[in-house]
Amino acid sequence: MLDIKRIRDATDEVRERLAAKGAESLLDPLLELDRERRRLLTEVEQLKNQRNVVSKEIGARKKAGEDIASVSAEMRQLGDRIAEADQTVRGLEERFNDHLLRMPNLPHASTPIGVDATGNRVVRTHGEPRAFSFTPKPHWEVGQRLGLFDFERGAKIAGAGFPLFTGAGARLERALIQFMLDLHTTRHGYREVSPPVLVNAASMTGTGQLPKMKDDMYYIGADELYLAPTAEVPVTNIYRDEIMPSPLPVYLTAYTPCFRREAGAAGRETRGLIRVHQFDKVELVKFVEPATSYDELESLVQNAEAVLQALDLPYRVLQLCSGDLSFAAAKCYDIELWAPGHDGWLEVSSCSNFEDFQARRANIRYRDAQGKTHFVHTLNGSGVALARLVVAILENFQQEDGSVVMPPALVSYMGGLDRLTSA
RNA sequence: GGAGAGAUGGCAGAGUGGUCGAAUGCGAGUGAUUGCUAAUCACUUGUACUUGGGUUAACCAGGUACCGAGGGUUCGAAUCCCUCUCUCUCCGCCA
Repeated sequence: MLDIKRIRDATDEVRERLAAKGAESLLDPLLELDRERRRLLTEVEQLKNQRNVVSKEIGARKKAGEDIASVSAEMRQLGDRIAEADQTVRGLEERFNDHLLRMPNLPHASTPIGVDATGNRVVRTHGEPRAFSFTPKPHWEVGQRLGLFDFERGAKIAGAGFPLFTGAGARLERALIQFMLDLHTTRHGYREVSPPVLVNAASMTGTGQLPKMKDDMYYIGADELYLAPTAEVPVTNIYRDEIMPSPLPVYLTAYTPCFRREAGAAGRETRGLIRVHQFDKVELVKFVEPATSYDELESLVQNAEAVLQALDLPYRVLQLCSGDLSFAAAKCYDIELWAPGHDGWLEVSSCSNFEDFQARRANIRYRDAQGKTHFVHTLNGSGVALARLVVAILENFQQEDGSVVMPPALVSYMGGLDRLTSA
């Protein structure tokens, strides 16, 4: 959430940067609500002040044995007026907060202006797409032939988009999770956590999924819980409503399954593992001091890239343009893997600096050297997302005979298996 | 699921229906002293919102709210009543 004071004081700048995200129409209604809310608030506070002063007098006069009946009656009326005005203020405040919670973060100054993904800028590429002596097959053909997954039975159990991994496919899933967690905890300084994957509404609001993205989440009505779409939600909310223990930064990593309804995406990429309702992901989350957050973003991206480098997969890093930036992000890099069977790039990581946008919503603060509290900056990135990573491995390392060679870094995690065959 | 206990500032922990925004201790900050990897003393130290002054700030003065959340009683509630949530203990069930 944005700082209302900043919106009031630097309205023109805020308007311009909201415009880059196509959200400037939200601004004027919010400011109007803010003015009205403050006007009424001042009125009620004056009434309350009067009540407090007189009540104190009554206490003294009663002690002195004076009759207070007439004043009491007057005060009762004042109390009724206050209750009424309070009601109005509460209504205004509710609407004001709702508007504020629906306002996206402002893009960082380095963000290219654009309306959609076509405006994204390629920052760097790593590795060369492999030259094939045969036509590379899509991952579902490679995997199904090797018995790595069973989409039909997954659909029977839960529905389309809920993959069932089998045999070496299930092992590959587990191996990748283990490999990535090991890398981040031993080489990059992250502390591993294993959080709840069902979260409450306060947590979803804290990271910015609610109220705007309600329809994209699985919701369990009986218990008022949401299935986390990413570990970002439970992990960032670890410190909700807290003053963080010093020193910062704090780096956390977590493996969790992720659940997405993908509402509105019906019919797109329905085949295979590219767009599914449940997938596994290793997530990286950072809590840092504001002055360092953009440096921290760069190292966060590098931590995610290290996974792909270790697996010898060709990838590119994009900086998202203003129009493609997610709701809560100020700056975001996407990492995309080349998938020869799919003949396209696949997003496997999204690394964002949210500045204090999430910290304000979730009320996550730290104490500076002078003991003053400030909002932290939060960052997170996939390190990286499974399913699509599996797609890229199967498609990049497939052989003409239908087998798939394992990247050397993964062999020990696969129990020594260096090649998946249809044995 | 049943029974009981509890929820107060960064932490621990008092609390009388009306100078309680809240004792005390710890922690933290500032200053001083002695000196040596620290100690002692003094003072200070919650947050949010809001009005005015100052102002790309720091800050100053006033007001309101906040003692788990929401409601109620009252001229006045941390303190009394109700509902809810969470935590702990015991019992039951269970991977």
